[in-house]
Amino acid sequence: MVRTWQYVLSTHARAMCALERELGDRHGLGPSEFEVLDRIVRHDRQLRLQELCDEVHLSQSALSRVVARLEKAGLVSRGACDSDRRGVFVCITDDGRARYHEALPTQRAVLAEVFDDSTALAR
Amino acid sequence: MVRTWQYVLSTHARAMCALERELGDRHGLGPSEFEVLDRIVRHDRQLRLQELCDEVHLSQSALSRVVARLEKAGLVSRGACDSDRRGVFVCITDDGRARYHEALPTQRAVLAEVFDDSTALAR
DNA sequence: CCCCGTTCAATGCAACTGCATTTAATGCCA
DNA sequence: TGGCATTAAATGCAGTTGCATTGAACGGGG
Repeated sequence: MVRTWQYVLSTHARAMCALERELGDRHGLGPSEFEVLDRIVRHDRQLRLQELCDEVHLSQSALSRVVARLEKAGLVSRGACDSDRRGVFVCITDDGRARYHEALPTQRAVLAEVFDDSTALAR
Repeated sequence: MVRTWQYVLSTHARAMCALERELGDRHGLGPSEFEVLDRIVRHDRQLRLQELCDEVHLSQSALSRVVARLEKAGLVSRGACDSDRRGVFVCITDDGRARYHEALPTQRAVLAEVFDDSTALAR
């Protein structure tokens, strides 16, 4: 169990660090921004902020700010929700979708490298 | 691979969150503080800050500050290194050792619960 | 119909992190 | 010995996070 925790910790650290660097330098996205875009793309419909909150590894406040950044960057748009005016819908824009598909191969490459290294270490 | 990454991400998030809460509330330690104490106890000798840096999932600057906090709390002491006066040795104090052994069962309990839940989810 | 407890999202705030830089000490080579 | 590239640790700084709070909207019970 402690062993597994060590694995989670080191994998997380290495992957996060590399993702931050690669996604940031090449696409201007942080890991959180990417994860949020990913969730939205995969749902392929308008999402309530609150639904996103359940799927993303962020607090409600952090998510609120990530979405704010994404909106400022023009990658998503926020819209009021008619049925419940407390709610906020998030839609991905064309730019957002493009940026996401641009970044996806980078993320995959980083993960491939990290998990490759981790199996190499176990050998 | 993406599947594994999801697992790492969610396990890390849940465990970190719970550790922060439990270790913080019950022992006044953050996860980083605990991890550093853990590394020191397990070596059972004076450690150079730099050696710690290789073992802990923190940047050099973050480690420097964690150790500073631990020292302020009286849990470790920093000492100059005779052979290389740039270096700094870190020793755990009796209080530090006591606090660590106090916190260890809490950490184990948290991990047990988290990994229990994660296998439950996989079922 | 009006309250009051609840829920959604945003924001103030303090803490922690990493990057880049600084300061100090080494050690190698001319 | 003097200079210079390198390494250790500390620190300035900006960015992100979570907690707690706020403000707005809902909705059920009296």
